[in-house]
Amino acid sequence: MNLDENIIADIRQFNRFYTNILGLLDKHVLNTGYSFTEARVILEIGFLEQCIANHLVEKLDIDRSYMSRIIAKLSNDSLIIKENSALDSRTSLIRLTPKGTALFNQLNEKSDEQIVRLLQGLSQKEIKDLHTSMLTIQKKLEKAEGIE
Amino acid sequence: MNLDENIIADIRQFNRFYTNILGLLDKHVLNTGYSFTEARVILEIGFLEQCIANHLVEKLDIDRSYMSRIIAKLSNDSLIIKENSALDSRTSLIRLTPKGTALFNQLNEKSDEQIVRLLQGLSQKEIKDLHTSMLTIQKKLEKAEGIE
DNA sequence: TCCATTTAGTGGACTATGTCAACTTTTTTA
DNA sequence: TAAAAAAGTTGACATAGTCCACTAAATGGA
Repeated sequence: MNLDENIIADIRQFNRFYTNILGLLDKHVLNTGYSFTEARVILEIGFLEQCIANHLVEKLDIDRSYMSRIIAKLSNDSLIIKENSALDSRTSLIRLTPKGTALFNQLNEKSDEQIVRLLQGLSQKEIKDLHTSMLTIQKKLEKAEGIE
Repeated sequence: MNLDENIIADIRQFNRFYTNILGLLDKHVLNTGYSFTEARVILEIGFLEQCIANHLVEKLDIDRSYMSRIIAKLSNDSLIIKENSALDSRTSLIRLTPKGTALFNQLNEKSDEQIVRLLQGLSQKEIKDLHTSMLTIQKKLEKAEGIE
């Protein structure tokens, strides 16, 4: 494949850089009383509207038992409800309660504000370039996924 | 600033996507006996060749006390050595031992292999686009940093 | 059909990771 | 030069995540 050494170095540099960016963003999801991982779970349930635990396990790459506990906690806090599945009685259908939806919205707002803050100081043109670049990366790497 | 809602949504989508990519990559830094965070520290020391703990704290955004323990562990494992600083006797100059350098090289190789694996299946043109996009993102967001 | 396998989920017991506050020593600054 | 700030350490914790064994239901052949 003859991959240029410098390209690999740049990609790794980008990964370190973006790890920091995401780390900074994560820090500020806080003050909701829920951790970053819990927030990811709530967001994913919210986006899907309905799902089963195993989907969350696979999509978010979180250990089964850990997910079980997260769901138990969220359920206990009345953010989600579990309903028996008619199709597969090993599973429960999970969705947000109104309280959960409120938190979902709050998390979304906070996340949006963070992005706005992250972009402040950039021109429309720069934002457009950034956006295009992100779409490009996602498109290429979705094809790849060749990590395993 | 009139930021398009869709752009924000796409950026957030990208962030979720890239969180997963980085998570997958991180998992595989393992089998060295050191955690992701420890690996970050070793890599940073290796790149700098010499530094003080406080630099690592700020650069990697890790708590002081936690860093103190990480450094103690790495020192205990003879991966790094601490040398008294003549300029500021509160601090120590940290650098890799030969053993630490060996691990540094190993981590670098593993990381490079991961990137190669990540990119497998992409054409030269696609890799070039990916690379350009990453440089663009980094350049724009380095300017920004507007999170606090 | 039935039984071996796989899949979804749970819970105990644990380790690893990260945080907070208090403290020492040294440096900086007003 | 006294007060404040900075670098680092330590104890005591809290949070996050992992591993394993287990149950119950679903699935896939012979």
